[in-house]
Amino acid sequence: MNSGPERNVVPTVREVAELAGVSPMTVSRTLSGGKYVRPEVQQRVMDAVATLGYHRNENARSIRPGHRSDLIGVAITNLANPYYGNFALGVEEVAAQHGRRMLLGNTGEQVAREKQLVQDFVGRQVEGLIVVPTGAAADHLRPARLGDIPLVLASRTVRGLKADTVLIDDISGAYESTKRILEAGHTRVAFLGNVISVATASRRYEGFCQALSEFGLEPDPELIMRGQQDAADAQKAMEALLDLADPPTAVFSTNNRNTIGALEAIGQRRLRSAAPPPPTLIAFDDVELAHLMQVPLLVVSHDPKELGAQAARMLFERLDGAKITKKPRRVELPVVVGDILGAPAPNRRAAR
Amino acid sequence: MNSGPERNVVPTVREVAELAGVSPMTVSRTLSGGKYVRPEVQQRVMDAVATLGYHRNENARSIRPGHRSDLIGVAITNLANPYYGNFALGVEEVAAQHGRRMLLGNTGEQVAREKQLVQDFVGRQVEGLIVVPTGAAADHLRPARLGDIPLVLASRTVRGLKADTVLIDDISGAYESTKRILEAGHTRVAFLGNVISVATASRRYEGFCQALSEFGLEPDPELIMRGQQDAADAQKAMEALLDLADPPTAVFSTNNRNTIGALEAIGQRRLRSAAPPPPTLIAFDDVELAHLMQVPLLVVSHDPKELGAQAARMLFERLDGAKITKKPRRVELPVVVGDILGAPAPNRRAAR
DNA sequence: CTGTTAGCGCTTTCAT
DNA sequence: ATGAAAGCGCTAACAG
Repeated sequence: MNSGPERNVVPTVREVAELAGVSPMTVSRTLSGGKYVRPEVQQRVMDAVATLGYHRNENARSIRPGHRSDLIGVAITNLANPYYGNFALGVEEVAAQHGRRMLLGNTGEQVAREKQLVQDFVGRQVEGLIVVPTGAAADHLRPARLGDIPLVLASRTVRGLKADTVLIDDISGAYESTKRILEAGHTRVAFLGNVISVATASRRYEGFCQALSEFGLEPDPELIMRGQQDAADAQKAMEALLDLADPPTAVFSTNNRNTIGALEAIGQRRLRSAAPPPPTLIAFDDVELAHLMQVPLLVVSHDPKELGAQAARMLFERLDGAKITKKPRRVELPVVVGDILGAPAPNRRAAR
Repeated sequence: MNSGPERNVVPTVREVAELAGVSPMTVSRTLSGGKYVRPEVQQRVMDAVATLGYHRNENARSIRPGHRSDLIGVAITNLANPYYGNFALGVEEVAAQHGRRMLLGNTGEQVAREKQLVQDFVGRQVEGLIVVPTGAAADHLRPARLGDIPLVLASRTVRGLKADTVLIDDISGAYESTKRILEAGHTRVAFLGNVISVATASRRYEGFCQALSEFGLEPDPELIMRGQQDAADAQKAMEALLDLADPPTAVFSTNNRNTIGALEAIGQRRLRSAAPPPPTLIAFDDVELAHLMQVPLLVVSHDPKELGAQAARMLFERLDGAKITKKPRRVELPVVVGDILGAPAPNRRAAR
């Protein structure tokens, strides 16, 4: 059956050259645009390329001096979260505009995995790195360890690490939204947060507390639930809140996983029996369908895809752009605090 | 400030060797496990590696004969869709288990982009490819064009292309769920589909029609909406259905984008005014929160992450496993047809 | 226009 | 246990 030539081996320029009756150099030139190669010869070469199914070996190419790898390495924490899917898409699109490909790794919030990925990326000669850091450990991200490859941190910071960083405006987003809720008369506002080591968590908590204190309130330990890693955790936390003797009239949800869990808890109860009116939800991050759940809602939104795009842009400014400060830059993307939708007046209590 | 040694250039084995006072070979050996290298010498080498911030160049390594690139190429259609985020995660995890990294590209349903990505991947010496094909064009996926690199198609087929394929059981999922709806007494069942060129669309439509015909029904052109690419399209289509003089009592939604759009349409009307009871939704694919929307729902679910994992497993069977048939294999993952939740009895009409 | 030479960073021989 | 040589696939630089 296999009447063709032996094709066990991947063809190289040599094979192509031989078949086209030229030297490897002519093949190389043809493949790089064909300058200084006679059109008819180019045709012969292209034919040979086609019949052999030749692809030029980018890895071999990339070891030549002055040659770019056209690769960037991206490490995110959880691809299953649509937030990071959108983030990755933002990165990918900007990378594509700059002619780069993306090596993507999922850390699952594990520092060890992050370290492994980053080291591998560097070994593969990526031109730059975009990392959503998992935690406090910073050693493997130090410039020296990275061979001075540009690094952009996204969404979170790492203590003690100086690097280009894109954040979203967590603090004022949390502050403004909480303030708005307090202005509406709420006094018992709960907090659903994720693990504390994650920088966004503390920043959002900070904004939350800041608003509270402005209204002469202190965070009530009973109402502060932290450490939820996924929607299931969040659902349990929310159920605990709903079961309190004096449940909160509003709940601040740090991220989309907590929002899903909270809505799940509220929704389940409503399906099972006539439930009391749900608390107002301050939802950091957009969640599809949340606004239709007939739960009073204040969304603090931003576009994760834009976050990724911005991180990529900062990276390519260093890679392709004119010389810029060596100094690490920091961008905080604005968030949009929406209106409180579908909210009944809270049970007003003396605000003090 | 910069008192250290000149570090403009990325260090190579040579630099490390020099600093450690050994030959490049000894460095190489040390880095590959240290067999036949005296422990103390190994230590000197590792120290040099650390001070120079050396990373071995995987690309240079990979051009040596017999060496694997440890890379796979993955092209998906839409990273912003959580479905494909989960899919990619499934691939990534299995790839990681097999010590491989993932080059990920987003095609945005554009064949040209898919072609570009695949060719680039091949040039980068990926060991295998996983593609969610965008459409009918198959040329760039032919084995010859791929240099015989193993290819696994996921989620969709390509006409005229023989390759390992993982699908989900679209036809019987659509058939079984539609049948269940018809058994419940519905006779006006609408269809929300995506673009026809996408293989899943036709397969699900096929199962849908099969069930209809078994009940002596024909698809009513008025109720068949196809070509919705995103949730916004789907919302418009659903609104048109709700505005019909004789609206459907049930709606089959092909995928999560259509489901979101449909729920959006239903939910918006409900928020604006007292709306008539919504149609029952047959939702292919899971959607977070959908089950809490108080819309009668029949979910046809499967795990996209498992789809990705399965595709990756099929790939690595060819890469790492014992020899297996050259013949393309095809796996159809089962779907789970749930119960009809929260459904009132439909307005019964004579089924004929 | 085309070919020859040399060398990118690494590692598999083959010595020592 | 270590090193020297040679070559992987490719392409600048230098002939012609």
